[in-house]
Amino acid sequence: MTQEQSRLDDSVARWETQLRKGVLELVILLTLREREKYGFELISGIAKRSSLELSEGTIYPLLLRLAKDDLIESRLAQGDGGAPRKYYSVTPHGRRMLDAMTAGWTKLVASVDALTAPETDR
Amino acid sequence: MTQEQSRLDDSVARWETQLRKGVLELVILLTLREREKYGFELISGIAKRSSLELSEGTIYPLLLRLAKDDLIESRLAQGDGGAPRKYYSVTPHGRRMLDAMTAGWTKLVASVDALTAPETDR
DNA sequence: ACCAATATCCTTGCAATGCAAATATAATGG
DNA sequence: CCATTATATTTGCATTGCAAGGATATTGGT
Repeated sequence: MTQEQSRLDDSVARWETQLRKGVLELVILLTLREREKYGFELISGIAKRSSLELSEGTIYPLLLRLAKDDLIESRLAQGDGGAPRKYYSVTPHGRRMLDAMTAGWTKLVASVDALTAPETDR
Repeated sequence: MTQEQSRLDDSVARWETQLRKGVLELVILLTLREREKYGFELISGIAKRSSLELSEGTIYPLLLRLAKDDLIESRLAQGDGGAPRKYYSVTPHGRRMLDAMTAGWTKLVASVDALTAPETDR
């Protein structure tokens, strides 16, 4: 039983990894929307405000990609102890993208909701 | 402007493709939950009940994978004209997985909701 | 008998993402 | 000077969605 259970847990974990694809970009833009933040601040802030746990290996490639696509931009600044921080903020283009992504997300949530409800007769 | 707009649209389309990853497995299991259905019926039924448009190239590999993982099973039956239909239904293991996936989905939606709300002071 | 149309299903290959693991850089304190 | 802490980067793999093309079975027209 324990083994079956752990196999199920592994499957769910793999699936949840897939489920996050795309969502994380939206999450980053949402989180940067109000004010600039640096990488570690993003990780801890998102963990505190939601049940999402991002790791560095996840967030830094993501931030680089968002910057390359001109959705966010960065500036370097000294922190207190440790390597200099890189503060990221949303560009105007990023805000337009954020609006489109929010719409797409809302539509997807509505679709799953509709399919969760009992099927109507035919 | 038109060119900028179409570039944005392309980006959004690519992103929405990523956003669907994982969700489609949940959608299939949800749709098969009440009664067995065959591939084409799934595509048209999902399109009718939601705003999701799946294509054959999307759904068949997915169905094969779900069957290989023992989340669904299939039986062959004749339809009226055309190739024989393959009816898919959810296995007991698939129902357990569906429960876990529904929980994971709900948690994700709640997380995005929480990050959409204005940031509270610190 | 043949061919076209229709309904259904399958396969291959590519582009994109999340993430573990390892590495790099800078400041501080002992 | 070394260890620790805080922060950022890179590499490579597993997995997915999907376009494109093809395969299979039945029916109807000629």
